[in-house]
Amino acid sequence: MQTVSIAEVAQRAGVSTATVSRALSGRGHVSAAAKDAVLRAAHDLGYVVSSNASSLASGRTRNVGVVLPFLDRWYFTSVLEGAQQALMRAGYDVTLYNVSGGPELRDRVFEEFLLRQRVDAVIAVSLELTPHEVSRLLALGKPLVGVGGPIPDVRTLAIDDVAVAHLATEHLIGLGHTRIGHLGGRPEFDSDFHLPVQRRQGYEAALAEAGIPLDPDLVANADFTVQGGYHAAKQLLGAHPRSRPTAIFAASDEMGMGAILAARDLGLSVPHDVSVAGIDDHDQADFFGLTTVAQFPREQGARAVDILLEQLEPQHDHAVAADIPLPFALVVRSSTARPRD
Amino acid sequence: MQTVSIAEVAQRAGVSTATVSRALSGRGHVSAAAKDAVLRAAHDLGYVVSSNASSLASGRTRNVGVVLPFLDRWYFTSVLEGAQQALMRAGYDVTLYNVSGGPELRDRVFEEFLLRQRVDAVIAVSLELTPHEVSRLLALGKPLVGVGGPIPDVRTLAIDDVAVAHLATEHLIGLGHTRIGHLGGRPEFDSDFHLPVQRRQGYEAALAEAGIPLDPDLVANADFTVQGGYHAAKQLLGAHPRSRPTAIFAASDEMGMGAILAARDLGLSVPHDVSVAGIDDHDQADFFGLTTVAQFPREQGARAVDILLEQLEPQHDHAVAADIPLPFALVVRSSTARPRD
DNA sequence: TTGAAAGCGCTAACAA
DNA sequence: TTGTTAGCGCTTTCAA
Repeated sequence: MQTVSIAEVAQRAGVSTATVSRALSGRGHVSAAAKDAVLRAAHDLGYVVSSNASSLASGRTRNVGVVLPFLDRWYFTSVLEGAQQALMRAGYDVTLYNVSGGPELRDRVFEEFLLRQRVDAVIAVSLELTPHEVSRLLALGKPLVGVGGPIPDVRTLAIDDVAVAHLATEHLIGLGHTRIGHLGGRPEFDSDFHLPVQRRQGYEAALAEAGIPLDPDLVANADFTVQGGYHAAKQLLGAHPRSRPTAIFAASDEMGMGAILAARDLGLSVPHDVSVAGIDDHDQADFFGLTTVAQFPREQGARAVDILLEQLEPQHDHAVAADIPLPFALVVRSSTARPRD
Repeated sequence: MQTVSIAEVAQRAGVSTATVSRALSGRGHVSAAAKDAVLRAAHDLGYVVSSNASSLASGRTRNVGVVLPFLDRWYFTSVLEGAQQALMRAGYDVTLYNVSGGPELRDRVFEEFLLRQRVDAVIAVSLELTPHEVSRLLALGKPLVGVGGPIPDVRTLAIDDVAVAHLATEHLIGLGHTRIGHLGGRPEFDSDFHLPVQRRQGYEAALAEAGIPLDPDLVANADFTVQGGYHAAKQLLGAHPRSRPTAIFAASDEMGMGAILAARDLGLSVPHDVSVAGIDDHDQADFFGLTTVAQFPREQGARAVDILLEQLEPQHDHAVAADIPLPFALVVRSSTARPRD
């Protein structure tokens, strides 16, 4: 296929290449007539700018890198999808750096791929980064925003995990539960990634406020998956009927779904014998009737893009309500109810 | 951050920029000594090639576009992950074009984004393309390979869906089942996308070979999701105990999981009262004990990359067993057993 | 095996 | 508002 160059457009429109560039990019002043002629010529010829030539000359790539640790979990792909759509709408491509392919590939992302001048900015999703990786990222000298995970020295978008967990637990307390179990994240998860700890703190705080003593036997840890939640919940629910929890607060919907399945397999009815609440509002939460605190990962991705675009294209003033805290909302479904007694 | 240019490397290594370029890219002959000096200098300086300058000069971008219709389904993200890792290993970036953001964004992918000279090749995953879109893709004049869906005039990697369905059904027949239900794809799914039809054909062929008459009442259609499979399976399993199927072959694991959940909710035991088999070997299939025919989407993605690299870098002869049919394998778990009688 | 030099296609001063 | 022109940083002839 032959590629149409800017010179051909210029010739057909009867103007210089500079005017074509200006008309097409919107930077600099162009008369209405010239702009019209250029747009028509470009359209007729099927001209599309060469991103490489443009990037090389301008230093702008119109491409954003998204770095993330998994591609097979709902939260991550949802953030990615939200970011991708927002970027596309703004005319940006997104280059994907999935960092799960082992240490050598991970290193190359930070030492090579991100340095090739291919991106204008980077979005890092729930990444547990080493200090060295953070410094590499910062050394890029490009706008950088984190989503979901706390990255030292990097602006990060994340819900208030303590408040979210507090809200879910409060809901269960409000229904009259006093023996409330918790499915949390495993300790090894906590090191860089404070989410499990914070969600547990919210849980504990809500109990404390209600004057309910914390019972360590009612807490089990898993890995945020359905399967992990299933097995951990079986531990909690397998106890004496008198001592087992009447409600479970899971730190993720996937674990919550696992808890619902575990309850069924133990012959317990949800919500009659045990209520279950989660966090996320996962795609399948509705199907499971799972009460949850929704966070909105697609919006989080889009919000991250807003913040970046604000820095990349200050003139467009993208009315970013950047520092409004991220929203979350209790969604009550059929998995929670008053305790039986 | 200051960017190190090829000229600085050349100077430090005491050679010309041309030699640096040759030494680093591996094209053209360079003496061992020169190569050594260049590598050392590049390393010391932390030099990373500017992909834009390189692309502009050479016409190669070292970037592949992956176009896909969903980001929230296991199959697609698995293919993406497999492709991404293989590409990274070869030093390629991947730019993501998710085509689910509505018609305007979809159009822009084909009319603008893909034409910006940013990619060397394109992988299209299970895309139902209009003839016009196909022609746009072909007009790129770049290597192009489809995965999972049949694209007219485009080389496509896909398992033999008829054979896969045949295998799963045969497994159920071999266990002694004769009343075998099928959860298939809805007709509207079929128009461009022959997968549901082919899987149904495999099912019907296996029945026919075994001399089992086809019973239309045992076939229900859904949308390939857990929820859809759940509802469709309830229809099948809600029938008179005498007339309900003793086994269900679902055209996807997600529908198979839905069927397992539906059976439980109806008080039926799996596999005692009803066996369930699926297709995919979804991440959660093991957790559900779901017997399935595995396809290997990560490998499919990697295989697509092999084919592309073979075209992009013929010299590297990537020993691609390109035309070996894609593998699949029956994985027997606890959801299938002999019928009760 | 090496270096000089001419682009790759576009953008952004600068001058008009 | 427009055109001229000098690069952007690299690759790749071509000649040595």
